[in-house]
Amino acid sequence: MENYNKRFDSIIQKLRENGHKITPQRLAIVKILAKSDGHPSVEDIYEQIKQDFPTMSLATVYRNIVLIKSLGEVLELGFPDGSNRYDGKKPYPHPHVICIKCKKIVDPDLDSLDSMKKEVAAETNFKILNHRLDFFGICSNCMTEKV
Amino acid sequence: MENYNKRFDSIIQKLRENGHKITPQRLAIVKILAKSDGHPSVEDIYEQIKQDFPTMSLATVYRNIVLIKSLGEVLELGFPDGSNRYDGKKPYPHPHVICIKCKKIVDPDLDSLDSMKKEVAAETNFKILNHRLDFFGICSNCMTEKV
DNA sequence: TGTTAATTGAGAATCATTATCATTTAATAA
DNA sequence: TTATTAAATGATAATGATTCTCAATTAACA
Repeated sequence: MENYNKRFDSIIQKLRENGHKITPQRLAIVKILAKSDGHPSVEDIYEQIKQDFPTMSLATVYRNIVLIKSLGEVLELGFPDGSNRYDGKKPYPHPHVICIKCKKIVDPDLDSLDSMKKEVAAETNFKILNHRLDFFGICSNCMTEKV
Repeated sequence: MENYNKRFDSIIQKLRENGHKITPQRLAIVKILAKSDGHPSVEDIYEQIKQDFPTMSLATVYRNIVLIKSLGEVLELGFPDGSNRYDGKKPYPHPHVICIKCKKIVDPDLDSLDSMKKEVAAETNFKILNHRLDFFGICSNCMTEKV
């Protein structure tokens, strides 16, 4: 995949630029962050790597995510129930649509968000720096499934 | 305040309707939820009540918030850093503007949200049930304060 | 005023995340 | 290629917010 390699390379490059070592563990984590469409959780990443890397520590996953987050190369999606999911493909704020049944997360294209940001800034006199927009619902798959 | 009493009454009524007892502790919690403009945290509520009610337990605050939440009478705002704030005045989803310095939370008026919801539903084929929209920035007060 | 189930308070348990620390290792330069 | 060194890792302990437990209390109702 074109995009996957691009993201992978730029995360690795950013790590090098900032003087961080490229360890096999780190590489495996970056690989998953860069390629996963599914917005994986820490546990997802840990379980996936553990298969070919049995000594991988959960702490290492956490540490690396904190690091990569601090470099602005992964977006953390913390949810009200305390769960966290990560997006290394698009590390900048963008809207998400989340299925409350199967937990799938989809990225919609919304262009009205920029104008909304300006509207908010004008109304509240805030300097807007960041935002978070999630829609929760049921995906078409889960809707057709009779359970 | 007009609105405060309305909210207070309807939360209490909802509790009664569902067969819950009205205890002094519960009353104090509902009072704060119904009147606070500041989107208080559990800790805020606990500390505030403890002043005239020294035996108040933190567990009681949590329990009551879970209950009132389940009745749809308070909106929980969980943030990525794990903190929670509560809004008993407008218990339905609505946008927030949050100052990252003083933690103030403001409710802006945005009417473009409904059309956005429809746009998302059409694009993703999700049935949208809920949403969450936060803007993060710096309020005018904090902006003028040189620190 | 008595009865009963809900509620409370205090502290223990839980669970995700972070910190600790001895050991290992990537990066760099001789 | 090897030595040096600071960064990274793994295992586990610590933390902190929230939930659970259970005996004691109490609101609601007859």
